[in-house]
Amino acid sequence: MDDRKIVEVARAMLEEGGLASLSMRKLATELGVAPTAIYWHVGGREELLGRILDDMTAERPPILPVGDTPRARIRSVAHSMRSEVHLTPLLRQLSIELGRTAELALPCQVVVARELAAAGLSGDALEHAATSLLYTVGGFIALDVLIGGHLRRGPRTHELWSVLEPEGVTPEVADRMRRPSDEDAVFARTVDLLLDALLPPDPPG
Amino acid sequence: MDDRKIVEVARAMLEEGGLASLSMRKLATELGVAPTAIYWHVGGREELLGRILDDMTAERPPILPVGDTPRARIRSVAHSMRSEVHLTPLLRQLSIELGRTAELALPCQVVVARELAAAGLSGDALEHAATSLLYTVGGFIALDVLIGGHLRRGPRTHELWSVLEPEGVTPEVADRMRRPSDEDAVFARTVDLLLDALLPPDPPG
DNA sequence: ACCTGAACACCGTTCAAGT
DNA sequence: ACCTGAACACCGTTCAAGT
Repeated sequence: MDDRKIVEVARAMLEEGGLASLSMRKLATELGVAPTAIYWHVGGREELLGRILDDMTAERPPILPVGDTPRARIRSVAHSMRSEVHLTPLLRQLSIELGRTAELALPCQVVVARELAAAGLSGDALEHAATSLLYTVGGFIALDVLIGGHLRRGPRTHELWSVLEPEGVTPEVADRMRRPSDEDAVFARTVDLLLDALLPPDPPG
Repeated sequence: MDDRKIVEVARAMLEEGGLASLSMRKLATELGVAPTAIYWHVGGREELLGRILDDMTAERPPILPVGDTPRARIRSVAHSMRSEVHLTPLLRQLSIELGRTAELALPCQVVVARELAAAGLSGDALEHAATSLLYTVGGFIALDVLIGGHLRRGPRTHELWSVLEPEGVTPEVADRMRRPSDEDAVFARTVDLLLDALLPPDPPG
C-alpha cells in the first residue's frame, strides 16, 4: 500500500463518477483498508485531490502552435486550449475545486504573449490584445464548465425562448433565438473577430 | 412557523455565509425547531434553495438599456448585466447550483436581440452578432464566478509569471504580463471591439 | 513505520408516532 | 394539520492503541 497506489485508485474513481463519487471512506473500502490509513500516507482529501491534479498536470501535452503566421498560431492555441479542457473534464473540475485554474492557463498565456510580440505588438497594444484574447477564450471555457460541466444542467436559453413569448421582438428574431447555437462555431467566429481587430494585417509573404 | 419565515431565515443564512453555511440541521436550530419540520413545510434542500432563487429572481431590477443608439444600448446592457451579477453573488451561486443560469441570462438576451434588430441586422448576421456578444459577456461573468467567486481562490496568472521564468518571451513582455490586469477595463475594451466589428456604423443623426 | 478501532462532529432524509 | 424522536446511511478527521 504505497502512496502512488492510493492516488491512482482515487483518480480512477474520479474519472468514472466525478468529484461527488470520491469519498475517503469509499476509497478506503475500495483499497481494502481503514479510512485512517489514507491519512497516514497522503493526508486529507485536499492533499489527495492535489496529488491527482499534480499527476494530470504533468501529463498535459505541450502546447504546439501551428501555422505560418502569428495570427494562425494564436488561433490554433486558442482552439487547442479549448478542446483540451473540453476533453479532460476532470482536469478542469479539479483545478476549479482546488483554486488552481491559473496553472492551467499559464502555458497558453506564454504562447499568446510570445506570438503577439512576434506579430509586432508591444506596450499597451500588446497588453490589451493579450488580455482581451485570453479573457475571452477563458470565458468561453468557463461557460462550458458552468453550463456543460459536471454541475447540474438545466434548460438552455434557446429553450426558454420557446416557453415565454418575449416582448418587443419580431417573430423572425424570436425564431432565430429559439435555435440552439453551435458553440464551436460561435467560439471560432468570436476569436477570429478579435484577431482581426487586434492584430496588424499579415505582411505579404 | 410558515413557509415564508423558513425561506427568509434560510436566505439570511446564505447571504451571510454562502452556500456551505446552510444546512437543514443548522437552519432548524436557528428556527428553534426539529429538522424534520422543514421537510413538512418546504421539502428538501433542493426545494428550499429553489424557493430562495425564486424570490431573488422576482426582486431583480428590470434591464433598462440606456443610450441614443442601439450600439450604446447594447453596451449598457452588457455592462449592467455584468455588474448585477457582480453585486449579487448569491444569485449567481444559486442559479449555478440549481442549473438555472439560463433564466438569469434570458432577459438580457431579449434586449440584445431586439437592439440588434433595431440596428438593422437580420438573419445570419443577427444570429452571429447575438451569439458572439452573449457568449462573450456570459464568458466574462463565468470567469468572475470561477476565479473571483465563493469558490476557493488560488494564485492568479500574473502572479505565476513572477514565479517561473517563461521561455521565449522578452523581459519587456514578461513585465507586462506580471502586472495584474484591470478586469473591468478588459471587459469594456472587448465589448467595444465586438460591437465595432458586428454592428453597422451608426447612421449620422 | 504502518495500520486499526473508536470516537467526534457533522450531513440529508424518511417515517412512525404523537398532539 | 403540524411537529417530534428515532433511525438510516452517509461524511471528513483525529488520535490513542496496537504490531
